[in-house]
Amino acid sequence: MDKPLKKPSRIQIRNRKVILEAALEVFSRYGFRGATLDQIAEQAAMSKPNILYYFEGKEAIHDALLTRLLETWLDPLREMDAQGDPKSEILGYVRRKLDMSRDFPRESRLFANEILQGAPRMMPVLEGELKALVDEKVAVIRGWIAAGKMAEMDPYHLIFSIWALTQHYADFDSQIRAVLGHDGAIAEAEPFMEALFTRLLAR
Amino acid sequence: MDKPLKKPSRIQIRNRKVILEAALEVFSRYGFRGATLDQIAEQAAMSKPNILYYFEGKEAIHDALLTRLLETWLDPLREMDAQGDPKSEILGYVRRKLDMSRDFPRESRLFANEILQGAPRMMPVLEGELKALVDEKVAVIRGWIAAGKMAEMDPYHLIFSIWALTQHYADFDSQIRAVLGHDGAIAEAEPFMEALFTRLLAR
DNA sequence: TAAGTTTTTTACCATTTGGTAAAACCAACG
DNA sequence: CGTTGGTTTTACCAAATGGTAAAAAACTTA
Repeated sequence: MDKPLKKPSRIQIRNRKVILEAALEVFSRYGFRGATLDQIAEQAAMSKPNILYYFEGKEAIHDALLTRLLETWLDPLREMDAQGDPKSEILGYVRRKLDMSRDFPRESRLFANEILQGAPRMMPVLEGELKALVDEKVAVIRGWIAAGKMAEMDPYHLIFSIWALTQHYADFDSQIRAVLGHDGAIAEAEPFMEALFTRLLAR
Repeated sequence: MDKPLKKPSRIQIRNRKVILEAALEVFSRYGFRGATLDQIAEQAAMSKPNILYYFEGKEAIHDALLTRLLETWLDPLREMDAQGDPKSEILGYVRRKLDMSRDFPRESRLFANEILQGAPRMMPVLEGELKALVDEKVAVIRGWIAAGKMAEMDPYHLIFSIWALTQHYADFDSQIRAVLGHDGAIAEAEPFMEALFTRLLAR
């Protein structure tokens, strides 16, 4: 049923990458429904039928992007180590998420668009993989709190607050730039976040 | 040039409201480009030409929603009083924003969609009205800091952090529900936010 | 109730959109 | 050199989409 059962050629590898890069640009701005194959084709400097030679259809491109995103999206949280010191582990998580907002803002917006629309394609992953990972780390944080190593608080909302604060700088970038009148908000945000979480975690 | 120069009839008032309500539902989910007039028509239980009898076109409906949104969107920040106590003023602002996320999640998502897409229609307002209001309140906060009434910090990022934390609960609702496995996250979030900002502001 | 006005429906239309068929092209390799 | 397999283009298509014209229906008011 699938098109390429053999190993992909050099041209295939290159063109798939070009298409995914173009599609990321378009999907991250307009969401799945708002994006068009013609836009992606233009961005990729390729004809529309040629794009459909490499991917089964619009949905397949979007799925490929989401799948690729998931491979790295959860890494920063996975790295949080139960054996480590709460403050440095959580600040490390914040820094890694902030780095991702700086280095991969389009991926962040792609994710935001999917969630805004009710996560029609990612809901199973959210309820499965993501929930499992969060539950695991919540247990870790509960352990730290029970051991008196950090202040008492709801670990779920601690994690939500980290997501909110860090992703905001990628997703609402245009608003932030409009208000500040300049770029580089994330660099300014880092010391602010460090102070915020330092004060929050202290017992 | 405009259609109704006279005062609108009762039917006009009712149907415009029905259309805007339906359009809010659709635009807040799919964004401007991803939403269709047919979806709005179905949601409004009205024929498409009938909708176009009340509004000039798709864009006019969207504009009407954004305009209506702006009337109340900035109110919570406007209410922040320079004469008041920093802690209660800022906590009050957080609570009002959180209330808006609970009571008007669709409006929050409509706004989020617009910003995600680079604010093509709202950029002038962001650079004008919003920036002016934020600059004013930043000056107020700087005054509080200078008077030793709260901890030192970057007031811009304090405001950004309030936007991020409060709006996250409306915009990323489906993710939060997937992870928690239940509703009512905002009710849980309120004490968390209070603790967070109490600790952040204390000198 | 009849005339005038507003509202709604029916029947369209041009463009856009996701997608396909098949011809043309091209890069090896025997 | 010519054949073979992968790649790209050209020419389409059906459905969806934003929008319009005009008739029909419903409501108002003299």
